[in-house]
Amino acid sequence: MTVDRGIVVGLNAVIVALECDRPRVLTVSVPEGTPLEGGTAALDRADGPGSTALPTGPLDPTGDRTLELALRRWVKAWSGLDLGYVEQLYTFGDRFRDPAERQGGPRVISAAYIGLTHQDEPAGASVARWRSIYTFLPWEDGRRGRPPLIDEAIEPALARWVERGQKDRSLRRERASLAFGFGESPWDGERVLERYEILFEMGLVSERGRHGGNAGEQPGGRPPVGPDLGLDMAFDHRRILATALGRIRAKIRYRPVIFELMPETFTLLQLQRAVEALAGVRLHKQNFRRLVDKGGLVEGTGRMDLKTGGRPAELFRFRREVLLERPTPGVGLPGL
Amino acid sequence: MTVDRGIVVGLNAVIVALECDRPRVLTVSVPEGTPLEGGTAALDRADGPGSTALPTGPLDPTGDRTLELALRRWVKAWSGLDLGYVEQLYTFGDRFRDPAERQGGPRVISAAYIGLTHQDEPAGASVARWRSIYTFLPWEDGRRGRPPLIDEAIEPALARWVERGQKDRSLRRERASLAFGFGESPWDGERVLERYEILFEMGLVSERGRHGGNAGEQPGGRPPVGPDLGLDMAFDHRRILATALGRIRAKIRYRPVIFELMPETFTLLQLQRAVEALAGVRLHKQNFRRLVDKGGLVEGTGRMDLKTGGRPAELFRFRREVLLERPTPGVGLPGL
DNA sequence: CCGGTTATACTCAAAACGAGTATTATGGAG
DNA sequence: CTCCATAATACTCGTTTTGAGTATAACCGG
Repeated sequence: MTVDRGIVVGLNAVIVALECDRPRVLTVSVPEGTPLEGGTAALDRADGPGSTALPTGPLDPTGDRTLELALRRWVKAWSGLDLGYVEQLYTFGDRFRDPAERQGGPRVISAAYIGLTHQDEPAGASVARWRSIYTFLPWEDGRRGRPPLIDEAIEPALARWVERGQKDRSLRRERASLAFGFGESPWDGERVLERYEILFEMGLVSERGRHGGNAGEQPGGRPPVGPDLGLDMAFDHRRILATALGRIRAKIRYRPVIFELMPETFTLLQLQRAVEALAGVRLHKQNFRRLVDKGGLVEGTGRMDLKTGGRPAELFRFRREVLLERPTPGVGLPGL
Repeated sequence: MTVDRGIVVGLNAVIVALECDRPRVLTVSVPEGTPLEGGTAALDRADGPGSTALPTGPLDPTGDRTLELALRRWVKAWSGLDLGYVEQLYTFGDRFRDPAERQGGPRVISAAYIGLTHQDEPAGASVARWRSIYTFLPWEDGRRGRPPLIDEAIEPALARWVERGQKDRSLRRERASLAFGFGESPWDGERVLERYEILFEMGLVSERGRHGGNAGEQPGGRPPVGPDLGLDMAFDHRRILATALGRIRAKIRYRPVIFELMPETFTLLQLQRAVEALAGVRLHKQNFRRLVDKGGLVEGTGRMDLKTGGRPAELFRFRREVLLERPTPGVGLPGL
């Protein structure tokens, strides 16, 4: 038991890409017992049974001019990936997010960033792997209708969780309706974090070394019992991923970030599938087309894609000028 | 010259309140030479000539369960203010944001938070003071039309700045149009940070110990010469304030945060003035009323306010239920 | 040349929005 | 007591935007 009770700062990257209509996130394997602040560079030797984590790297306090540049630097050095669009996501600093803190380890503060790329090359380092985002958050993929998981597995557990809340039953009921779209409340794709947090409080998803629920509701540290709610991640990285997905879903509606994930030219259906992949819902095809076209977000190239399986589709490209014309050029989600 | 080249973590608070139609931010006076990481608690003795700063406090790595609770704790302890709504804003970690770093001081990372309150009580500590947000960002207040400052003072300087850009003139021109709404581009109230950053690069606003512009364009560390662009703040706190204002302007459009700043009941004109104060633009009265009323954001109380100066106005209150009904219940800005 | 598949064009009613005019209720000045 | 400045509130109206379609076109494999 060390007595270094200082504060340590790390950087986390949620690197997102699309492979056709599959939204991917770059993950690494970490061996059992890796401390949270250990940079990814130290993970190259990892191969044994461990868990999945987000890439993590250090800040060089005298070398890195900004946090973002530090992130770009070690992502590039470690995976060869040149990130295009990068934005700060959130800074995570809860106590015990690194379980080693319980044994006297330092408080670990992680500034997490989102990076979007369309280079889907497998990263050089062997520990890196692209995985579907919905591997970790399966209830978020509503492209084939409301996931049965919600009404079959989550809803009954939610009902019990609401009952367990002594004084704040109505508060819990309200939170649950709002987050999962029960009753009057509509489903809001952007409330990813709210859903995750409720599942965490219910004990249906766990974070390494911590446990959800009120004290006593669920013994800490053990894997959750109950329905299959996707793959776990090390530390609070699944929470970070949930935060990132919520942010991305919100952002595609008012900034043209979706094009960071697209190739130079694309058909309108490819673009629609990309938006759907991240938003987690199906969209109305004709109205989607109208929105991006009349909204000035894309322009035709005259060239055609002949491999559509049906009538050839025109290839479009992103119209950069739209940034100068409209205040909030997002893609809009014409629901189905 | 010390050799402690570690990393230090601090917390910053942008605490916003409204006094009628004046948007205020809580500031403290710091004496010359205060290090960035020194918590506000240490500032009680400040009274000499110094500069204005945002409240800053420490994270107790073994005592504070979360960053947000740490912030609430020291804001309460130091100013007596009980913050209602709090959200994380951004984490600032650029090198040399604390000038002491040049003399071997540690790299200072600050997690900044926004706090909204309607308690406009003067804070207990004598160093605290409410100041108008537009004292620091005067070009952001467009309530009486486009600020003359922009076309009279900023635009000519921008033109020179664009010319100075050797290779990236068109890039600079584009950034300037986009940020300040020249030519085809509309004014976008939310681009507060983009405007600030251009002014910083131009050398029209400065940050203690740093200088804007490309190397050689402007000697570092000196106060900027040129038109009056508002009051400076210590460190990069004016940048933090700009970030906060941009975030708030964006947020009022899709979350009902404006009500965090309002009293329990209010007239629709008071609500409109509050939104205008933060958004920095005048709104169309009848359409604003239609939006908040038909949007289900408010409900009448039956009681009247007789001190309007004209016909008495009904007092309204926030309809909390709207959160359950609509996905993004913001106020909307029916421009004038 | 037929049916499956996808692209693209076009329609139509409902809702939302921008920009007003009209009317009502106060308090204060003359 | 009337007039008027000041607001509040009600209502209108043409334009866009949106939701939800139908209709038609072009390719492929058999």
